[in-house]
Amino acid sequence: MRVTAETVARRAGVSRATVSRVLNNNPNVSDQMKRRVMKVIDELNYRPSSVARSLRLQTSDIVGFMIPVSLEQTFADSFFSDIMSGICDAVSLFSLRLQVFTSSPAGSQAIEQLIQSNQIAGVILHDRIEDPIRKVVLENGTPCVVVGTIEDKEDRETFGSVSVDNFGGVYRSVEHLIRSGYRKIAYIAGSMSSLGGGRDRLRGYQAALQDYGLECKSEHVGVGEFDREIARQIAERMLETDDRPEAVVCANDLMALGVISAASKIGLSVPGDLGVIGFNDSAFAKDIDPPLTTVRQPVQEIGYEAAKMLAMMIRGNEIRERHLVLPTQLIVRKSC
Amino acid sequence: MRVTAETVARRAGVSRATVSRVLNNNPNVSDQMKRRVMKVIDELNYRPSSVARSLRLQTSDIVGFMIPVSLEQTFADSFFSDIMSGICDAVSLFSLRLQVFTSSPAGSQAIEQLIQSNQIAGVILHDRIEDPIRKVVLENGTPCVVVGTIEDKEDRETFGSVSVDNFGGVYRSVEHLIRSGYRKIAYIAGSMSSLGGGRDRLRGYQAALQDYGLECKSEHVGVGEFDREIARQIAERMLETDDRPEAVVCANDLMALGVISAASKIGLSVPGDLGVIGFNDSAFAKDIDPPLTTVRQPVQEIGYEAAKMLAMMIRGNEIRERHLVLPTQLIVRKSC
DNA sequence: ATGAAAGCGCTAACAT
DNA sequence: ATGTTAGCGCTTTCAT
Repeated sequence: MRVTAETVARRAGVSRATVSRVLNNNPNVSDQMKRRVMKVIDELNYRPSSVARSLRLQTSDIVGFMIPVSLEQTFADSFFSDIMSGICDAVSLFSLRLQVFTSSPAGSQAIEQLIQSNQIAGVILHDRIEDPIRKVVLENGTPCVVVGTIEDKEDRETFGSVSVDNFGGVYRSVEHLIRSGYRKIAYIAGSMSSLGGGRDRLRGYQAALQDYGLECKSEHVGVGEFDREIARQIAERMLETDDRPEAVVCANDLMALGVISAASKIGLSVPGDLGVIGFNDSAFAKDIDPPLTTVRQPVQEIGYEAAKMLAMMIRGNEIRERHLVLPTQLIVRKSC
Repeated sequence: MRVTAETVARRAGVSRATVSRVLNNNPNVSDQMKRRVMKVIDELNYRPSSVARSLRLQTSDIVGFMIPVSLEQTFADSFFSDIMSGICDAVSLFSLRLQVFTSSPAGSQAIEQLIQSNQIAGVILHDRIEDPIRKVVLENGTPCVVVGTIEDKEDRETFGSVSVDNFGGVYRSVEHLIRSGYRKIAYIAGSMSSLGGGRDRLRGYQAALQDYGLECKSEHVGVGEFDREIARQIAERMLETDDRPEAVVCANDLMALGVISAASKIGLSVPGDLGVIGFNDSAFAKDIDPPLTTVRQPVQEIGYEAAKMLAMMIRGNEIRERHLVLPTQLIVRKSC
């Protein structure tokens, strides 16, 4: 038989109400009583049913998180695992629970229903999660924080967000290159959809060149995908021109891989003839030859902060800063 | 105000019981009535509360999944994201919900309590998850399937498992090398803890050599960690001996990276002077130079099958095969 | 075929 | 300070 508050109450010779009060630290209960009840709770190893609690209180302690179905190139590495373990940590700290859904039709429908019936306390979305869910979340007034940047004005008002300093990351990459003596610096961007920080990274590049009085030539800016092969082709073309760059900054480590490959094909050595910098500090970055200089984002922390902010929103606490931008860090290795 | 069965009932001019019957496809309800109630349900966009349902039925539709806190080297790539998206898919197919916990103290404690109060319908564990939880799961009789291999006899009786054909993967790697003309083939193993398939992979190597009448020299077997640097050192030592191997098979792609690096340092070209094969088909495998021949495991499918099996167990269905071994596939690229 | 009513485990208003 | 009681939304006997 299941141990309920009733079981505890009877054994302790008190009423269920008292057990409940002890559990919820209600001040109106004598120390003596508290001890007595606690003792029985321990003996019976009683754990209150969060289901009953949810039903009674008409609340939920469940945080929903959606992972994109197509874990594309950009997320190829441990990105989502890391985000999630950050979320998990924060979530258990605040006595919430994490429930995961995919953005597949089945997954979206599931979370949609749960939101509509108020069985989700709050949600964490990735900035690429498509509209339908955002709309449901908005309509329902469900607390929500998005991981990444929010473009939409209205969304920014209601949602929280946790992103990283994409601009600064690339800015410091370029700065590092300049200080190391490189002058002709190219940039290969990923998708130009503003999401995933693509736009900000490009702006970081442009700003750094400008601040250091360097010209920003359009031939030295390539726009592709967050993909190695495409980056390789772009790099190959750039490196074969008369005015070839001395260094190239990539929006992504995979793309840096492509650039290195292009360089070696043409017979250029890295970092000797060409400096290369990536972005993400993917797992393999330190293990390739040459070890890749890149920008690290605090992925776990993103998840942690997002969940923490969400917990605050759920509890109705004041949020000091609802759009967090976490610092990125340049990891200098051997590729430039 | 929340729409409940009561709301629907009143609007349709029937009792709550009837609404419930319609929802649960109870045969004792006239078609006419069914239509009438369904219409109202649609109009009101009514969704039954799974909380109330759980309380009444004393069941749960929640599947728990634990991710290791220390996402070690082995899991560096998208392993857990992929497993999880597989689980998610299956889980929503069976109208279950996925809840994620970390193996941190906070996380374990949380899931432990939920299991003990029967609020978890079943759990999916990784084969490295430490004892405490397994014990709780066992004691509580909670359906459980583990991702990976189960060593413990008793555990094998009660738990289900989904693993991959580690043995065959390495066997076919070695076979492929032999057929390509390589004779002196070395193997660098990861951790020898049987978990994570380490042991089976090594045995696949040994069996292949034996089956093709090749000698298995102990100098050609290295045991390290699932780590690039250690593999590099081992490879360097092997390659500097008189009797240096013509090819080396690694327990892991990262380790293959280390071997390639060792080779290039010594001036050996891959695949010219040395063939290299990895394991996992990590995201970067196809993008390095040379593109790595490796063994792919169907990671998403592992998650999918695990969740499917668990769903069967939860529903009390007969399980045909409670220890699934999914096939691995040799992906031939340019490194041998 | 449908309705009335009890009860899952919990909390909070009300009573003492 | 403690007990009594109603009720959260649902399903399921038991009547009819």
